[in-house]
Amino acid sequence: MAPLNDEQLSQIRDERRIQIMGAALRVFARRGIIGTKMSMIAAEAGISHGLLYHYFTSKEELFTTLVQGAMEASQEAMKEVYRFPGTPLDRIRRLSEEMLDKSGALYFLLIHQARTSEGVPDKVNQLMRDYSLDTYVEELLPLFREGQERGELDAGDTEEMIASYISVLSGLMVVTADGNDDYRIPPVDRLLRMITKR
Amino acid sequence: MAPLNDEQLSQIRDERRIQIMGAALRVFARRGIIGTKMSMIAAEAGISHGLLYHYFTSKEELFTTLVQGAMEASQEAMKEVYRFPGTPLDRIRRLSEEMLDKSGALYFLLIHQARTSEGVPDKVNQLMRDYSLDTYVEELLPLFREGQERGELDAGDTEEMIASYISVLSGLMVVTADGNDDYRIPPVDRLLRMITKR
Amino acid sequence: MAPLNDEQLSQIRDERRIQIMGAALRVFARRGIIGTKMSMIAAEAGISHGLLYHYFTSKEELFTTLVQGAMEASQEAMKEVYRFPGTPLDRIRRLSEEMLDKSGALYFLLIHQARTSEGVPDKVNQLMRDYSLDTYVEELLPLFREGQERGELDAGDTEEMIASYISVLSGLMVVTADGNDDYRIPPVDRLLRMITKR
Amino acid sequence: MAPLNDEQLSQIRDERRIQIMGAALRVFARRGIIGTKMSMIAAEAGISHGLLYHYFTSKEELFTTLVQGAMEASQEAMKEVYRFPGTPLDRIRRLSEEMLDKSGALYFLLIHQARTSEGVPDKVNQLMRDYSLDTYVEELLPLFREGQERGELDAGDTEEMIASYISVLSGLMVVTADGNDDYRIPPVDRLLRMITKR
DNA sequence: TATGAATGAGTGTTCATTCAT
DNA sequence: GATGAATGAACACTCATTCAT
Repeated sequence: MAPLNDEQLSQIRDERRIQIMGAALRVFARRGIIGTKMSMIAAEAGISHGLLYHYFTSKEELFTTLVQGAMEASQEAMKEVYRFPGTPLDRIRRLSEEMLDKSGALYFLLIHQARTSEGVPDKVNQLMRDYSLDTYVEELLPLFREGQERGELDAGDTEEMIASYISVLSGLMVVTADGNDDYRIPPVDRLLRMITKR
Repeated sequence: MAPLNDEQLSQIRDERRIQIMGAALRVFARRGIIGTKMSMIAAEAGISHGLLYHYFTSKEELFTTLVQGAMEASQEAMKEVYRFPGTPLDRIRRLSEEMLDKSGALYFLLIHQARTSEGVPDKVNQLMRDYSLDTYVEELLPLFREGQERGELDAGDTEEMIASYISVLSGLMVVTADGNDDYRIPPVDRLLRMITKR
Repeated sequence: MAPLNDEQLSQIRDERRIQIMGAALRVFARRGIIGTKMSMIAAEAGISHGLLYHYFTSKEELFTTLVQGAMEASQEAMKEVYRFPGTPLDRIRRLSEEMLDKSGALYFLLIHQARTSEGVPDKVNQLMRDYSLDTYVEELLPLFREGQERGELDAGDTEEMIASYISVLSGLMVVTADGNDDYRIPPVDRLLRMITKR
Repeated sequence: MAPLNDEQLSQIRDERRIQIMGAALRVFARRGIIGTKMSMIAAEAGISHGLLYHYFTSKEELFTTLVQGAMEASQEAMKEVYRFPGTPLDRIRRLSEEMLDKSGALYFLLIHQARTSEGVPDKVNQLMRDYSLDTYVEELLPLFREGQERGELDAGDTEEMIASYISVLSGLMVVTADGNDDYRIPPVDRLLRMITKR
């Protein structure tokens, strides 16, 4: 029989890569880079551990690839806010809701793992420096400034306000992201009180 | 030198145990149970790794002992709030400051590790169930109720308010506890706005 | 295109086999049986690694086939000497030159690999016993005897002389066969002094 | 009971190192760096494989250490020749006998493995460059020169003579070093004929 | 025939734990 | 009590071999 053509092979490869990255994300996010065994990822993806190495040269590379993707995605998500409708406060509310919504939680957990684990590849540490909190603060600065000018947001140091708010959101995502219900995500309106004008 | 009597020996034993537990706390809190090698704890404690096994039968037991202690201590800390002076709001402010102050951060990080790591001993999981968020909520309920009655705190579902507030504090402790400055602890007054009457 | 007929197919098969064996020889000779990966042979032959298994059932079989061929060829080469022109000494000189000339070096290296590697198939070990040094000695005995009778070669134990001389040649081939210039092939005349009459 | 004192520990360590290096030499020399499994060395040394790593950080380090030792020892052995009694030819005879005597054969095989294997650590390749054949040629130059002046050795290019002679000896050591009797070590007098005056 | 995705046994290395001293 | 040598289970990764296409 004829061998598969390039297009078919390429499709198989792409699908496998996505399948593996999905599985790896779920495991890495929960267990961190050290706690994650390649065999766990293989089992989660439903393939043999050997096959992982056809697609990623090492555990480190797989982890790094995921982190890079997560950082870019989170950066992108931050920019989304400017496409939301409504006043600055409406937009911040929407951004908060989307962040706390479980959909992106695994990515946040992954980034938290990357930030706090010790045995992390150099490249990941570099990424962490590249995408620090400051990047997000800068991105959101115009939005929050406008909110202050309109009188929706509290006056004062805008950058502190943003950094504080994002830190709170991040912390909540981290502690609530894994399945456990030990913690509780507050209603968004309660969170917004931290920054709205009284 | 005369041989030590039983009491002295017992005291050495206790001191060693404390020394080891302190070292273990510092390492476990930062690196989690899997990321922590017994040799790291030994090095941190300044003893040989063999000696660890005279005081704790295994890494798991050491971890479990620490978690148990941490949970009891955090429970205790919660009760402290009733010994603080001032109005309920004053007390909540003081409680917040103490939690976010680094002193107890290691214990919180350790508990977070215990809560989120997967390879954790069963006994630890049991402890987690015993000391859920609800325990803290109950403990603080009288204080927050009083705050609401006095008009210092916002009205509404008290338990939600407490759970939300503690979750925010916990999240902040977790993301800021290790050395990294990627996140920022907000000023306590900003946090209190979440729960104070406007 | 019309399907190939049996004969053509058979020829393709033979050509492929030869192509693969040539590639395998080059790789095995340099790297030994353990150091050689099937993928290296495939790359050297310019085919996919899967295809190797259409022609040889295993790495061992491929290696064994090559060794067998090499032994037969070397046996054959030894017989060549009787077709060379000139006196016995002339012929021994010519034999020496041809052996030390790189052309057959890969075969010798391969045989050396087979002789010294441990993880070698049983069949190869059998071949080694079948084609021991004695075989060569016997083959060359008439030639060297004639040389002695003519007074070209030193008198004495002919078999020792041959075995010694071949061992020296073999040793030289082995240490100089791979690209490295760490060793030096002596001029043939210097080697011949070991056996010529003074 | 008191722990072992430093001296005892140091002695245990030294003995173990020697024991391991001996075992490793035997296995590496025969099977090369790729063909040698750490478990083989452990078995040969009669210890667990884990213990190897208390003494050598990796297979590469162990191999490199051995090669370095072997090169230094062979260098040293070459210098020995000047302490032998007798004429230059006597000394060369003695040197030849000692080289072909099995005692140092494993070291030579090891060096041959290092020279010809491909998966060899960089440091080993560096050592190979540092201790090339030239080094030995230089070392022996005065001796051979004296032999020529005295009329014991053939006239002509001294360096070629030495390089040729050492190459022949090396080749013989390599092909005869492993247990097999397929090759035969010639009587030293036969070898000497290559370089002596007729 | 030909390809390369897929599998799993095997190897290097780490580290919790044991134990002689 | 205290030390560190010693063991072996566990894990990252490689590669011979199989097989669907």
